[in-house]
Amino acid sequence: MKDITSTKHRRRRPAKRDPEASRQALIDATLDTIAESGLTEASVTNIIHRAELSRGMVHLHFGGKDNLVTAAAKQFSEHYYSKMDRMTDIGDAPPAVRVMAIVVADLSETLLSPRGIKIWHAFRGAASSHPGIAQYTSTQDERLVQKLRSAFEEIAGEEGASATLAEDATHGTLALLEGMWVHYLTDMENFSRVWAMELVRRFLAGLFPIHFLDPATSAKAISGRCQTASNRSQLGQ
Amino acid sequence: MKDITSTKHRRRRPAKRDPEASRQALIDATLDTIAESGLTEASVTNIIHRAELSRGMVHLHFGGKDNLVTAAAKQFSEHYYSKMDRMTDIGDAPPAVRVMAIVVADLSETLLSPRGIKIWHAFRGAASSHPGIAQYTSTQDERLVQKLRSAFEEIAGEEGASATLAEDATHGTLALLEGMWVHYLTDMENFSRVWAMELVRRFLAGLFPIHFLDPATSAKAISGRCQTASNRSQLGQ
DNA sequence: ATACTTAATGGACAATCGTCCATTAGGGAA
DNA sequence: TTCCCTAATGGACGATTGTCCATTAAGTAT
Repeated sequence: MKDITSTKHRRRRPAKRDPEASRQALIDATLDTIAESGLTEASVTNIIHRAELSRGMVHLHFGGKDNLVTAAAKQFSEHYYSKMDRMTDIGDAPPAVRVMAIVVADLSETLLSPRGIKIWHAFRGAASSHPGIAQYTSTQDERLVQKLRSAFEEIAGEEGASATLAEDATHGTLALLEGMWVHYLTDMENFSRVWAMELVRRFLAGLFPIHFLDPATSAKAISGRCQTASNRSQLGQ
Repeated sequence: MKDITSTKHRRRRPAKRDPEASRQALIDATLDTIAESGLTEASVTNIIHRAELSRGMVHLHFGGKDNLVTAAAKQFSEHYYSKMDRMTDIGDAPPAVRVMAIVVADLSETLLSPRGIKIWHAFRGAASSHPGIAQYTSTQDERLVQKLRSAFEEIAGEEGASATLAEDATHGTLALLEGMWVHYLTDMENFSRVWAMELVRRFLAGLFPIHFLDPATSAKAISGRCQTASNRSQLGQ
């Protein structure tokens, strides 16, 4: 902050004119500010200071602060579901492993981080009165729900349980994970990902003993994820 | 808003000088504003307009806006736990009924309302970067956790289950309820309290079949609450 | 009545908010 | 080079923020 005058002729970024990079820098700065100081502190002044850009950029690229915040929420949401998709893309695995892969992914360092949880809850807290943000704070992402539902329907069929139970298991799992996120937010240092994962598995074992009673199910989900990750890294990206 | 000028000589409140009433009016106006328009819109101007009080009152009674918001969070939190206590004060009931009483109370119209859920999430969203608010957004209220824990320990003992399971059931139940609250926030019109309650019971039945398998357990918890409520009304207050 | 205490008022104030625009300057095309 | 388009700048602007205080007025004691 205090060395701005002394560095006024320093080159800020390699490419001098890069609208897409500037746009992205503004979104990143917005999310960083929210994570660090909350939505209230995410003023235009604070954001452009962090992005090392000038005042007019917000209006130029987004037409206003509101649209910038909405764009940040959109990107954050898309980032979550994109990562979640990659970590749970194991279509041929047994249904219980697929379920646990979602649980493991949701509780992983990638998706459940100090930065992420603060941003997520800041957005959700503002969603009720901010339509732009509200679009992207729903956990009702249909693809994820459907992925969970089809797995549980398969499980319910094999265990001779009703379809209603599969539906309950779907929403119950999502609710449990939501609760774990809140637990993480309010008591970060005492939170254990393994404990949370095992807790969810135990609850699911109560509903479907045959599929979830074995603690190894969790391990399979984790190794499945790692294997997928290594496959993916061989393919580049 | 537009009729303020036309009612400027109307008596605002019966007692003209009532510091405690003014203090309370400011807190109520703060919570109402947050519920209606979010924390961002909870400015001093908006709050004192709603409370029909003058600008200086915030500084006079709270020393600043920050303390007012913190006081509002404190009162909101205390209101929740106070109501929860009254609705679950059935010490002699069987443990499963006591657990379901907490579940039923948490999902009741009294504690889970459109107004309440918006305020709750607004506060939680700001808690990470607002120490004053953070004090009162924890679900870790020890009395409630302890109430749940002792009931589950009793249940676990009777079913021959481990103490670890009782601990998991305690935190799992709280997590499920947290998830249900989020579900209510994001999809209020499609949310069913009965469905949510039955879902929690089903999950608990998976852990402790003997105590929670019978759907009547929920009904007992509800009637227990009503009976307690009617007893209470006979005693006044 | 008079004096005293204090709840309550409402405007002054500097600081900050988000928006906007005249201007500068970078990067190709001519 | 010269020209043109536009990314980028940074200050001006009015509106609004929260804080504070001189003043008014209500209620009580003398």
